[in-house]
Amino acid sequence: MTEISNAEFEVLAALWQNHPASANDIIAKLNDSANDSGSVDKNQDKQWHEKTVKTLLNRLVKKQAISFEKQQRHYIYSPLLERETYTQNESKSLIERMFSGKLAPLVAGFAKQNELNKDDISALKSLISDWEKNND
Amino acid sequence: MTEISNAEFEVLAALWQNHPASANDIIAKLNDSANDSGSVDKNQDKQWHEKTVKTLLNRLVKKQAISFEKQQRHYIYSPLLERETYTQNESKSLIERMFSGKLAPLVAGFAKQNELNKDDISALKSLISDWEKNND
DNA sequence: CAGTTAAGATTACAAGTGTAATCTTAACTC
DNA sequence: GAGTTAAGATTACACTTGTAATCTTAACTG
Repeated sequence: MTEISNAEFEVLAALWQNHPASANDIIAKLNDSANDSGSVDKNQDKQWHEKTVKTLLNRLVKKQAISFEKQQRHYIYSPLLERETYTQNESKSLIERMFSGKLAPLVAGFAKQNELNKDDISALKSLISDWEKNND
Repeated sequence: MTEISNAEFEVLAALWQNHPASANDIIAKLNDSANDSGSVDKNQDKQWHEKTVKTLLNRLVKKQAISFEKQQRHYIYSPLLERETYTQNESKSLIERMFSGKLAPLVAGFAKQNELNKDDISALKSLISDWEKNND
């Protein structure tokens, strides 16, 4: 319901990648530089401080984005907010705000900046043909 | 360079719609409810307070997103940051963060939520064929 | 010209954020 | 069992943000 901040999102994303997870699991995942796709470190592997992550976990719990279960002395966290729900909402919101709710202009922007490659085009075509299969 | 906040973005968007413009023009534009597309007021025509808008204009100037020229007693503002540049960066950033930089999953999300209609599909097809015309 | 406006500048202030350090306390260690 | 850890809770603190109110001062008004 409440907004998820950028830093909180990073933590949540780590949890989405592997859950349930302990705080330490999450910290490890966040600090694991062998994580990024290209590894050409565009976020030159920032180090997350344990205290910082704990704080963010706390805030995420308060925001009801994640839950935890007591396991001995420590907690095991799980996402409450699903990734797909979240990304979908964020996408819609951005497209609403930036492009009057229209998807095409966003895609057009990518095309214009030469951000589309053959694979993207294939993927889009495939999505379109699926759509047409279901809506005729 | 610095981040543009949500409220600042609204003001900047108003300026993009018509510029150069005085603070009053911008305030008027923001408070003009005959503005929204559907008019079914999803942001039930929020009223912007003059002081609030002025503050935001100030912040946008400091962030070098807009500039102004003194005209008699008041200022005439113009965007420095172009809309396309901004929306493009925001789009890229969101897709980077939410979808590992891939555009298709975002589109797939829309498809899945039945957010795509015939027009969207046509627009996408058209973009694809343009792309193919330029990249073969 | 003197008083009133009104534009922008400055100040305000609570809530949210990024980033931790300190505090409590239950759980392991010897 | 007593001391030490270490997990989470609480506190901190500067910066940003949303939302204005107050302050200054140049410009219109009579």
